[in-house]
Amino acid sequence: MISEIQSDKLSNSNLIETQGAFRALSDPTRRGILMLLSEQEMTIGDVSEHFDITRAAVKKHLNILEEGALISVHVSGRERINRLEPLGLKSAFDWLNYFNQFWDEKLSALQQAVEDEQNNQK
Amino acid sequence: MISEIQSDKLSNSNLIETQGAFRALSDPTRRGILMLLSEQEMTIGDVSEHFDITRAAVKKHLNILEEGALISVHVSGRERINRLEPLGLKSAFDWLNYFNQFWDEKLSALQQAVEDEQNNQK
DNA sequence: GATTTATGAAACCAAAAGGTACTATTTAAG
DNA sequence: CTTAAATAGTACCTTTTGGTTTCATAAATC
Repeated sequence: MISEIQSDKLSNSNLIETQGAFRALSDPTRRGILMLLSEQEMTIGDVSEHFDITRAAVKKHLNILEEGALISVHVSGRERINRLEPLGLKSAFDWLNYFNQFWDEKLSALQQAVEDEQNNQK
Repeated sequence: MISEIQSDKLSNSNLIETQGAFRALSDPTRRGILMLLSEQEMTIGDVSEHFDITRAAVKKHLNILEEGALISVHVSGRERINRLEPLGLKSAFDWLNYFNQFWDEKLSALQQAVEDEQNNQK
């Protein structure tokens, strides 16, 4: 059994496993949880206080985030500390980054259009 | 009714509307369609040939991609040309980009760990 | 040791997702 | 003008999703 850290060091297989990440990212509550955890790691109870749903529902979201490797869970006594795993997010980021060439083109075109318009008004 | 291009020029409200984009991105078939369309715009029929599902199913995926503003559809006679809209993807990219500070930290830490390991083996 | 406290887990539910098959409509083409 | 092609749209089905409630466990605390 290879550790998570080790496999991240040794391979770039994270590019393959985008599905878990994108699946987890599709829900607004889960994206909210990620924002929360980016500021501070938290127990399930802590996270739950920020949302208007039951702890059980929050727990399910945390499970999905963990499956997508976007967070890790660390046992401490009877508590579970949920911690952001930014490298999991990176796999989704990298996938999207492929398209950056296309929006760059588009943005330059829009930029040009604005300039042309300004010139016409002079 | 303000045109899409115009509203993109006038405001950055695209940062608000990430849900449609992330929702659309959560399905692997839809991500495949986006990859396809990044190479070339296509009719529904063209897209369908690349997947092992019915045209009706592909159409549903295209609808969701359009709702998320990740593609646009242009009528040409009896055909519908589906075109990638990279700026829609950018909203999701920008959201993820917030976390890049965190994975940068993590990657530097990993980098350091590798170097330390190499030094130990000398 | 008894009692909170923090979670885990299962059963259940309604709504959404991802498919299919079938019908209707519009546009090209012979 | 008839026919074939490209697509839209609807009805229907099964699985997944996001939520709840309830019960069980394990660890602090009095």
